[in-house]
Amino acid sequence: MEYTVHVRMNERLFLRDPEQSELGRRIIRLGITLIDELGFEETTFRKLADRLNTKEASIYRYFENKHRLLVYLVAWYWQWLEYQVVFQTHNLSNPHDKLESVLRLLLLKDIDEMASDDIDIRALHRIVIREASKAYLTRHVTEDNRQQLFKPYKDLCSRIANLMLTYRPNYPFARSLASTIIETAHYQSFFMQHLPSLTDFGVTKDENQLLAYLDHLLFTSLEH
Amino acid sequence: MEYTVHVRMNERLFLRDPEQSELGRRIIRLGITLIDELGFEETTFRKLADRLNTKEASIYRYFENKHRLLVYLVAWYWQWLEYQVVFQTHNLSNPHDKLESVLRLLLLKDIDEMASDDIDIRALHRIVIREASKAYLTRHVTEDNRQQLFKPYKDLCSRIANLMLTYRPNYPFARSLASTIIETAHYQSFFMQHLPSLTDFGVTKDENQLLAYLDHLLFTSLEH
DNA sequence: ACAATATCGATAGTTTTACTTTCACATTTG
DNA sequence: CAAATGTGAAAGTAAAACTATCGATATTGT
Repeated sequence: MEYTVHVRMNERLFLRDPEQSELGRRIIRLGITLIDELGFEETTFRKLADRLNTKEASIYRYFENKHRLLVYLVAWYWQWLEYQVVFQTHNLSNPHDKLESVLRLLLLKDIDEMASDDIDIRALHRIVIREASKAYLTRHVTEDNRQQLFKPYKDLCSRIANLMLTYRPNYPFARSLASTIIETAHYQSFFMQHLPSLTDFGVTKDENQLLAYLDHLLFTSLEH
Repeated sequence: MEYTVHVRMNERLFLRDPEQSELGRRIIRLGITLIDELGFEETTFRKLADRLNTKEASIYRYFENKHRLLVYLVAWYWQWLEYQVVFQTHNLSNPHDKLESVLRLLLLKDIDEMASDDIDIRALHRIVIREASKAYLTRHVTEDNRQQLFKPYKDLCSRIANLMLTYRPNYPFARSLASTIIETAHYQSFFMQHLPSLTDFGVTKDENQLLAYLDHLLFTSLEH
């Protein structure tokens, strides 16, 4: 018996729900592979259509444009991650351990290769690291936000902030610290791989060093 | 008598040095205005050329493409900021005060409107906040890095890390903390303006609250 | 001095990307 | 079974990204 996390997505993220058709699901799954391989800028609906043995216009039925596809993928990831946070922290009684568990999840430790519905979660994680900020660093961020496109990110952030407040009530910067920890996990990971002199995680590129840093950043802030 | 900071740029950032000609200088100055107004994605060399009363091809003589223009502008900003850091911390004897001064500079406090050579530094700062990460979050980072395009950022980071190590020798994460503080200053600023629920800086959007947060993040990390 | 040469902005392309329109066929629904 | 709807394919248009060439002007070498 297999349980798949059914992630119900905000309807404004797509024109037609990609999970409701075979082509839609292939757009998501091969879209992840292609963006992971080529990067967001080099990815085009034409190239994706070629790989799907279909035409551009078919993809446009599902997503208004390439940017919306990215926003969808990133939103899916945040919803999936929030579910993991809920699941993994459920049996932990100690707030410290819960936060520790969040840090491990942000680095995708202890996660199986396939998340649900054949989504390649490691490829999606790489996309989130390199491309997620492009989802909101735009001039139309206000309009996109009005359409609730970033709600999954805000929800995750809010959940982590609440864990922080359980650990240390009256901490005055819980939401900022939550978004800082999430963002820091990602770009320190990117720097470690591509611009290592911006980090202290030398040639070994050991993710445990990054975890130690996040740990230090988080708990010294919360404890003082 | 007026002194302008002569920023000598890496020659790989351009095809032809924009500071060596009238058109080149106008590309930089009006480019900043246009990217600030339209955002990087909506900016095109055609629109920029129209505003300059010239043609696209003229701009292509100076910059290989739009991305290289962004990398140039961001590199210019980092070089300018590092100079400000050197200048502003020079007369301070206390390492704590020096770091405090760096935080204020990252938020562009106490800075006059025009930096040097009529560069609109506040517009450039807004560009750095919204667009700078697009300069390195690409699939060709490694190649760009080999060409030293990110050296100004690394140099600034390294300088801040050294100030941290003066304040607290043996701190094990100085470079990561330096890049974290720089990045955090920028996207918390962006969140504060556009996605305020990701921060604790409410409706007032008070930059002093952000400064207090950065202060807390930096000094609790360094002191424990 | 003045011909050779280099540099400049302007003109006019080509190719690629982003997006739209139309259509034929299949499936569902009343 | 006929109308309505959903589907992918074909073939467009418009704009963006980039290139090749050219004539005018400025600079340089002898």
